[in-house]
Amino acid sequence: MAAPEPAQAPAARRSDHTRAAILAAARRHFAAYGFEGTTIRAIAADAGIDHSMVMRYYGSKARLLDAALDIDLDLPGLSATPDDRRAELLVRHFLHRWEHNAAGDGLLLLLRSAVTHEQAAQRTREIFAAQVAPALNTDPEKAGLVSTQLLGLALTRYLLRIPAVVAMRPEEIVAAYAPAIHTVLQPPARTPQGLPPHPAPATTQTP
Amino acid sequence: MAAPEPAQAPAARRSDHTRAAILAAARRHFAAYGFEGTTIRAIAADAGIDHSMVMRYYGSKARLLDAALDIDLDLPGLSATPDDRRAELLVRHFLHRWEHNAAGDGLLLLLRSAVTHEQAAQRTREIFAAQVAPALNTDPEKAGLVSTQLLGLALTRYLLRIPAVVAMRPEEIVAAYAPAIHTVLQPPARTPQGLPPHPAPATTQTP
DNA sequence: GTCTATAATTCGATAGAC
DNA sequence: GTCTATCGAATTATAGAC
Repeated sequence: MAAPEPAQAPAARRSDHTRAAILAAARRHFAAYGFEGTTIRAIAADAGIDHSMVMRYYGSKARLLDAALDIDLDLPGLSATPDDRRAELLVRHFLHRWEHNAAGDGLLLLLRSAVTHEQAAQRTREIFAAQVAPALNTDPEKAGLVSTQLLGLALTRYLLRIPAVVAMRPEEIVAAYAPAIHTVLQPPARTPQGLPPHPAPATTQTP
Repeated sequence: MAAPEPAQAPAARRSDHTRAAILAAARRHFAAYGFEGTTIRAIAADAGIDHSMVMRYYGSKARLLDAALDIDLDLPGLSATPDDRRAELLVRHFLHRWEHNAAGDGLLLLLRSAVTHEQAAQRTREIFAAQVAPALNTDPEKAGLVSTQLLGLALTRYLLRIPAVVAMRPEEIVAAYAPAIHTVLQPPARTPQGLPPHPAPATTQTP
């Protein structure tokens, strides 16, 4: 985090290729198999080096995951976007990332690891708090529900591969799904039938 | 699947307790740690028996998972529900299940395992095709997107535990999220601003 | 029916030669 | 900087005693 030595900027010459190859292979394997399902040896074989090199460069499997989870969602600025186009822009942005990256995208890697690994889940929370919520510029609850819908889409289309969702073309998803995200972003209490802003006292009836 | 011997119906006397205890412990562990993160020995210890018994009763870890994945979503009948209350009923139904079961619910177990285990993913697809799609009584695409929204909610609230989603009370989620599901269930081509039913030719511009 | 003992792998991690 | 060799622990699964 502190300022690096100035004279070291152009020094990146040796073995950075190996380091990058390890990280790229690690991202592929973590994204495909999750943390527990990935082995250091498989990553090393994929990178074309010995598995002891992975330990030498990254210290441990957990630290390698930590390096692989350095994800930038690269969200587009939405402040200049009219309210009724934000949802559409969001869905198109993520679909574009995922379709052109398949299993390699950072968010899918994050998701696959986060479901069973607490360290990755913590990173997911940090990333959404630091990137999604501010970009949406709305209250936390709406940002959370929008994230819910976007992560749900990644889940069913790329991880679970539910056939009906996989079969849809990107523009079909935008047309059918963006309005739902738009609905969450709308101000609440639109109560057409008179639903109370304060929910009914405590009628948690059992179905 | 074939009819069992008739005289065997009341015969369930011995060691069925052990068998059930193993299955219950297996569900807890698979739900909490996924397939790869769960060990036969931990399940056996939880059930208070030796790990060799698990093998004796279920043959292998994969077959034990298969038994644990026998999930009934127990969806309510929606055919008698007016269109504009279906989304609300769905969200309330699943929240009720999850809130009263925490990590023990079958759908959360299914989800946690399916993300990294292909056998569980296949079961997830089967369960949604057999239970959710028919219950919604709509076209496959809408059923798929509603499943996306419901699974997304389970994901962010119970598995990833995104703070803003965790903090919401069930009735707040119903009020804020059901309208979004209702939007997906609406007939399309409502095009208020004249969005073409056929998407623009091929303008997949890069953000 | 239940448990002990063990086989056969595989993993993450370390030490050291070149 | 890279690889060989190996350790110690943990895993699934099997065989057999009681």
